[in-house]
Amino acid sequence: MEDRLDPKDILLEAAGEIFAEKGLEQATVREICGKAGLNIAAVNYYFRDKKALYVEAVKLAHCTGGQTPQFEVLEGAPPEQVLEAFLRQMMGMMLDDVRPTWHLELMMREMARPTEACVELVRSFIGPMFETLKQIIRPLLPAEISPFNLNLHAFSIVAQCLLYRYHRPVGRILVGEDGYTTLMDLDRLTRHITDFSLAALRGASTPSKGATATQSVSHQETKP
Amino acid sequence: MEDRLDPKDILLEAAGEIFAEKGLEQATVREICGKAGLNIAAVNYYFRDKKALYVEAVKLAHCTGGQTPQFEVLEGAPPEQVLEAFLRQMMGMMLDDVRPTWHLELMMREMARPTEACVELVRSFIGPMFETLKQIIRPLLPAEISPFNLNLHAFSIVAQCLLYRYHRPVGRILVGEDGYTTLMDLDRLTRHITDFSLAALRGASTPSKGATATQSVSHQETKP
DNA sequence: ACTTGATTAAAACACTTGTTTGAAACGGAC
DNA sequence: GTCCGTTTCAAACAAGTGTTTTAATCAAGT
Repeated sequence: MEDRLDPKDILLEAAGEIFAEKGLEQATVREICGKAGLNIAAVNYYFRDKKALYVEAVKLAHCTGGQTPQFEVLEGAPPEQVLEAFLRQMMGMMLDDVRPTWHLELMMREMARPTEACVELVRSFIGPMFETLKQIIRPLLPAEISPFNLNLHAFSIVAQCLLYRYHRPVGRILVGEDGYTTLMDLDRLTRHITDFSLAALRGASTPSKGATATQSVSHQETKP
Repeated sequence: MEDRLDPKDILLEAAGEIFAEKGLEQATVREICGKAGLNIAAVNYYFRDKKALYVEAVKLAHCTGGQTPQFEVLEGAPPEQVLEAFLRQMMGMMLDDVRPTWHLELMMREMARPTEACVELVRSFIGPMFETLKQIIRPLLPAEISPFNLNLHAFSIVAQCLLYRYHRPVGRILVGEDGYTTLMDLDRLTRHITDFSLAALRGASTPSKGATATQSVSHQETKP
């Protein structure tokens, strides 16, 4: 840990790591202060209490860097290429190649089981990222698409990225230890998700003709 | 709660609900026994300790019902239709229309942050479901596809379903309260995920020709 | 009615938690 | 040096945790 800093920052950094690893209620202020090399009373001196420290840590997690909305730069490139670049950056985050490890982990925790810190997190990090993605895929979809369906398509894309972060352990059990290490490759995953999503977006060009070939017969229950 | 039952079952049922709601370490044996109408010592009398009770609750969650591998029945139908039926059932689970609420919630918790109970859960519930999906989409993909890429495609499909369960609160903040209630509709979501996935699978028919139009230029960093 | 085994109940135990307290140590200003 | 505000520390507090213990209760079996 970096010494010679504001003890408030040291405490915040240690808190971020522990909170990301164990969550708000599972982390203890003793462990946090121990890691920070400070006394137990520090958390109450610099912040009000444990929860305030947590909220501040989440805020720090999504305020540092701020590398989200810099995609409008390559607007000249074809949208397929922009999408691939976006997905590569996103998957880089999912695979922990970008930030200090605990930043994203803490944000993921907050997204899965939100506290009061979540609204600000979505407003300043998730939201802009989502809007960027929508702008990227917008020209790849038919012009008459509704904002509603645009949201659905964007959801389908980010969902694929999130899977490899949230369900790593299940995936490991599912495909085996060896097959899983070869699976978690940035280039491979980026390419697959890009191809899969691009094909889906192209297929959506005909909203009422080709797609949904089986929509009226599907209400039957599947009981043997 | 159903009375006149083996107190072991009553305890297990109450434990399932509380564990699903709060997780293993956040739930207290006092609250569980309180809900079950039993004494605190019951958890140590019928089960060994809290963790053993938890493992048993997870086992109960994925053993009751067992409605997973009944999809081979309608093998006569076209695979597109089978996929839609599968996705409808899966989304029904995600939207809490099928089982008693806590069963799936507990499994989701176990998948997100696995304990020792996860291996058995994957082996007897997640695994078969995943294999079923792979068999369904198998005829929709080119014959020469590798098991590896088949896994990737199946992952991309289940990922879309899981999103609407895991990130409900984020989605709510993202698209607004009103837009979100209209979003969480079983038919609408099933139709979208089916269309999106079918289009993607069709697009994968040309594994080296049309797809991945932008793969060599994408290594540039996106720094302004 | 008495005994025996299984079940339930209340209390206590040992431990950890977040938070608070009050005094000690520090660092400049005068 | 003396003073004073800021920062650190060790100790204690009250509340809550899982677990154990010990006695009470119950339901047959004889």
